[in-house]
Amino acid sequence: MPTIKDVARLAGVTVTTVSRVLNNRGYISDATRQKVYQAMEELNYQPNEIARSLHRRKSKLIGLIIPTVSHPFFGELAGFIEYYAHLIGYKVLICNSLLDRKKEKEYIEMLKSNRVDGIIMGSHTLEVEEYMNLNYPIVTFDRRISEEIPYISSDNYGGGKLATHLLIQKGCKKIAHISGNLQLQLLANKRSQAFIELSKEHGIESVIVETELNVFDITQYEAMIRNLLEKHPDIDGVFASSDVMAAYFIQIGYFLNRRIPEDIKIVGYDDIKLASLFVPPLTTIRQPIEEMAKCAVELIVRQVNEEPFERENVFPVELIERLTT
Amino acid sequence: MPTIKDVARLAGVTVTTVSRVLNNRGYISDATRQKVYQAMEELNYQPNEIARSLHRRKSKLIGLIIPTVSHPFFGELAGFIEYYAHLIGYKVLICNSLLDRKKEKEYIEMLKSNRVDGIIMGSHTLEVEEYMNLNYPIVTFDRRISEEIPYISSDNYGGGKLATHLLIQKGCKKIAHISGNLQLQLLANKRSQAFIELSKEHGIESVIVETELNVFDITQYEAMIRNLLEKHPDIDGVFASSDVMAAYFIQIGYFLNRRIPEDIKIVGYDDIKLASLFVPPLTTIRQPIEEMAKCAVELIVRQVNEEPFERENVFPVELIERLTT
DNA sequence: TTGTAGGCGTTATCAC
DNA sequence: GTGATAACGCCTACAA
Repeated sequence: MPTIKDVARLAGVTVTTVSRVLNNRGYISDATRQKVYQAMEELNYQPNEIARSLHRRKSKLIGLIIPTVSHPFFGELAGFIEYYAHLIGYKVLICNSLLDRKKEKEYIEMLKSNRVDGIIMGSHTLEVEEYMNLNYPIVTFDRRISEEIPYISSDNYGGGKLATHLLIQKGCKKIAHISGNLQLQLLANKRSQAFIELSKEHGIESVIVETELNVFDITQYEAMIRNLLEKHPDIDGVFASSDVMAAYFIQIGYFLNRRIPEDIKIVGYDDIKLASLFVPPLTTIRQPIEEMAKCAVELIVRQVNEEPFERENVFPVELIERLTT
Repeated sequence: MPTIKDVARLAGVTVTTVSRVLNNRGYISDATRQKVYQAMEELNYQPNEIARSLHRRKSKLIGLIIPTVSHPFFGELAGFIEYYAHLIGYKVLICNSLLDRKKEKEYIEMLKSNRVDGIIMGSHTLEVEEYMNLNYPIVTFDRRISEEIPYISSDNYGGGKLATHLLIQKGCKKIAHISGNLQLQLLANKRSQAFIELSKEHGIESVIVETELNVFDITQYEAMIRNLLEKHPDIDGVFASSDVMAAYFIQIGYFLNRRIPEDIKIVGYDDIKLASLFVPPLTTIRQPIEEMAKCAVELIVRQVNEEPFERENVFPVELIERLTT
């Protein structure tokens, strides 16, 4: 690959001059500018961003740590994050932690070594303290780490309320909530909290099941749900804390000959693109994924540029009523 | 951030020595080694990978260009690619072209400027020639560019045959194929080719519809399918060239009160994770996504290391018969 | 066993 | 207007 020196030599000038035309800085005669352009053209020169990054101590790189891009919700989130990052000249390094503590740590180290300008954390397997002294531009999804670190979340409590309320209003007598693991202090837990409070308030029987800790194996969903239906065959309403979980539920219901929504009503969370394609189309709580992604990128950039930013970024959710309720 | 100099100063040695213990090269007394380690610890030193990349002229970065990670198939592919890349110390830069020619070009330039070690191309909006003189370690999904560039694909023709054959064997009298755009010379077109040949061979009435060129807007799927069913209400079998398309079909069938599989049988392609969760669970042609991803990473690494590699990497497919046929 | 010096490709600060 | 030169942080001959 040709370097700036090659261009300089070919154009009969020094690297300084080439650099100048490259960055449009200072005065340059049209003549030399043309010569330089020509040389660049001829050599098919492309400035080495690595060298640039080293010099300016900015990589224009954002690290994104999530459980996995292959999960529809995170895939969509990652898609939008990359989209908005690209708009302002940032690149995205993806890291799939698979909810493995060791990998998550490794990735954080790796991203820092690579001097990314900021890290967007959508995976949280570590304890809060471990993130605290990260000392890096960072933004968090669904987790409050400290007073300084900004976070993004949907209105989890509100979403939980909307979902639970809908089930109750539709006449469910015994409702269940299926959720990811609740031990980690994630803001998503507020969905469960709302579920509990509301069912108690209305005097409705309720049950909660959760996945194991730090395991990203969606196959366990099936066992969990079958188990639930076996122990509580009289459940007639379910609030799943993700659309993927809801999909599992719908399917198991299909095999168990439970009609949806006649026998069991179900509402999901996220509103991934495929949710509207489920059969029957899924009633769910919509998170504004695109806006949240955009916000994440902005929060990183603001920190990089040392501009002021909001610490709490809670986005409104919306009940999308389709045919599973 | 502390640099190697800070470490050297604190440890009372020179940067050379620090670099040596860092890279385990040459002889070093245990005493100094310990001092250095201590200093690194104390400063929380992390070597600057940007500087390293600049020096060794290898970035350990792989660029991945796909239509979008938010599409389940590409999300899964990206997940596996990152997984295997990570295993051998490579990082992945994602680029969502959205099947936009301009973006795709931009991304290629960007990746070259960032001196990624190789590019995995899963998006193809440009003409073959434009990729030819890329002069870069590259591997392609589902497209044959030139004699030198390795490509990966599933056995598209075989898959098309399996799918079509199943429909015929199940007694379908008029079958349809819905597909992405067929103008680009993608290997995936062989699915259609097999569909055409087989239906002709068996004397079965058939029709093909495709999406528009260079548009990544899955909302057009719906119009396309509705249109198809309006024009050809007597269709009783469908081969969709992706599971997502199949999902659209299933849903539209649901709304139109066409029973699946009784009235219309449908088979998809890819076997994304959610395919088994559709209602009814989708019969589909499974691509070995994980193996293909692994292969892509290997092909890049082999090129980087100037090791020999296969140019043609066609993976076998498998018919996964579930309940839509 | 450890240190000195030059280079990786750019940009920024001075000069001229 | 243009050119030396010294960084950026790291690695590696070559010396010592």
